[in-house]
Amino acid sequence: MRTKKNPSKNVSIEDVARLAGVSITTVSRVINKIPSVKEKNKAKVLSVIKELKFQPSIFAQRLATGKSNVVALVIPRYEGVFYSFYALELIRGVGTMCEVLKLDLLLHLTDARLPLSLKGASGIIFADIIGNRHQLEEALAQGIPSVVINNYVDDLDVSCIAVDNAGGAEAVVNYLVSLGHRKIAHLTGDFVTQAAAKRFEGYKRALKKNNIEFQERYVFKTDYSRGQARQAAEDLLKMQDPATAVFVASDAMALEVMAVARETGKNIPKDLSIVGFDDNPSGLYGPVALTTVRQPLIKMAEESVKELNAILDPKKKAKVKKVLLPTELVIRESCQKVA
Amino acid sequence: MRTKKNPSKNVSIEDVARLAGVSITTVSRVINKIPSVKEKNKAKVLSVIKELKFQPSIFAQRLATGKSNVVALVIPRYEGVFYSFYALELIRGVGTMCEVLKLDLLLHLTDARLPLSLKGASGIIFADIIGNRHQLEEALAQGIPSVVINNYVDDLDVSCIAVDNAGGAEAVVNYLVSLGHRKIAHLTGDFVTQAAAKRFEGYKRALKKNNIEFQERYVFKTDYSRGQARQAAEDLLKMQDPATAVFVASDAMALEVMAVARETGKNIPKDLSIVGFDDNPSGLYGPVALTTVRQPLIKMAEESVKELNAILDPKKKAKVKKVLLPTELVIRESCQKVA
DNA sequence: CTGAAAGCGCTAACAA
DNA sequence: TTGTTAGCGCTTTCAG
Repeated sequence: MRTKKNPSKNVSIEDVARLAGVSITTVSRVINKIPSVKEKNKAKVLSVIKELKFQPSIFAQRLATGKSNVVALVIPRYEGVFYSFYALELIRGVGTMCEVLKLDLLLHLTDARLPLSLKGASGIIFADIIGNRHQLEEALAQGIPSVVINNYVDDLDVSCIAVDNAGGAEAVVNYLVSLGHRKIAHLTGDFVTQAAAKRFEGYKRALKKNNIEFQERYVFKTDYSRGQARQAAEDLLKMQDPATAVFVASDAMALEVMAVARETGKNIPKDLSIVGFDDNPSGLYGPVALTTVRQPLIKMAEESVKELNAILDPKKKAKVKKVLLPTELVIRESCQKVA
Repeated sequence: MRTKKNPSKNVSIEDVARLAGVSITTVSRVINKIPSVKEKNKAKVLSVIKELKFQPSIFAQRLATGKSNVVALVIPRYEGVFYSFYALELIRGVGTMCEVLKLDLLLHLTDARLPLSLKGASGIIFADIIGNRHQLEEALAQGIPSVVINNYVDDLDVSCIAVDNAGGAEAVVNYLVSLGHRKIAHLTGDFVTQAAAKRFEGYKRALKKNNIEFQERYVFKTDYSRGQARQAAEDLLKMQDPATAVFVASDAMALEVMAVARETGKNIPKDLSIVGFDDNPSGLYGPVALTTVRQPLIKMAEESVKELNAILDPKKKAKVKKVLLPTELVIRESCQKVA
């Protein structure tokens, strides 16, 4: 078997070399932009490459060099995330930054329970950790450079970049208090997400700082779903000595609460002040624009890629970095001074 | 240089073979689940693999086999698409189906003007064609199996799977006519997208079928953006002899129209009936639930992967297939019989 | 400035 | 049932 030329196959570096009348090595040099090639040869090679529409096999390249610059974005398949617009923003941020840095982006919508199959990725970005911590640990154990988004991982030696959920929640409560509210309810998100837990934490902390007694009955636990938000809203609205304001852990749920309030004949913000979290564009469409907390999602996503890229390069001995990005309270129309 | 063992390097199939006391080939057989291996050896190999945490290099595998089952999802970086929830649904559908079919998913948020760089993808799914037709043609010219989503490509020999936008639009107009409307306006989308063009086409066709004269003044061209929708809505509402109903090319814009109407003191659906397109969940939150057209996005996405997978397999000589998926009119509260 | 030759880690005939 | 031996297409010393 010495048939070097399989007509149905792709053109290889050898074909280029032959037609250009140079060695394979020289072609390789041209491909890799190594300056030592004589201008004339370089031109010749380049023209043959164009003529043959030659594309070097990245698999061969990666095998030969041992490098791969493939980034895997791992998104746990958790309904709550996918129904928020959160995932899209992250994907967008990561995707565009990968395009900029010339990294290949492998998308993994993974079942959190399964072990990770890293198909040749040289680095991994975890979009949140929801029930898939073991995947992160696995990656770390295998020494695969990783970065975690939207989850501040304290107890693992890994870079992470998250949003200050607790701080955002505190800002919400402080704002509500500044409007005179003292009876402030909270619809939590799903505590399998760190974000929900932190928001709850911030809520409690702010109450304490404002010398407001924390009351269990004002807390409604949900899984971020519209259904549970609706249920919670109904319960909230019909309770005696009701809250005058409610901080809802996501805009999507806040909108549902608004809808329920409206159906019940309540006026927002007159009868109830509402604050969401996310700055989901949907919050703008209702009759009353939603006051909410903006998170720098795109920035978080982009930074994660940059960070991973730095770690990936062994030259620049990048160290583990843990970042907490600030949020911003966006005041719109859904809150009012308490009567 | 005959150092077979570089301690800092990854374990290779050779290490496994040595420790298991078999040949490399046998290890390869175990990896590829070729049944002819004796149970005892297989067990031994498996245990060594586990012990060494050996993971075969996919690059070497791909190079050796020439196969790669990597699917690239190409999404033109077009703001209009990314601000709709459309992209997320597609990514979700494609992503989960890839996971099911054990395909690797490479995500490309591409600048439509640039030539495509297919980093070793064995097949491509184009999420719509918006200004990047040349990329599709390039892929086809290179003989890379491709499938197009959300764009019925008539004049190219390529599989595509799209939604019946014209049919959906017709259904909308017919419904409006059945409610007694004769003065039906239309906010178009951006005509760089086929969807917008088809919806406009369906709108015109339905008018004709219902013997309603098409009036240019009832047509408002937009680029799918909220800003232009708002402008169009304002123009629409202040015109003399105004339309009694409006068919808006996207839910996001329909919501904006609703908002403007509300601000202007109009009542929906009393003063104006509105129908959107997309079945965007945001349409549910307003005070008046939006009547709209549901598109089988997830299904479309999933089918595209299946189709590509079929084409990818040369055994099953799959032929080019062009599919048009039906839409469904979802009647909610934003329309009313004309007085 | 250029080329020969030795791999990178794995698969796939072909023999045994 | 197993092992030997060529490659897959490219990079990279090392000589020249």
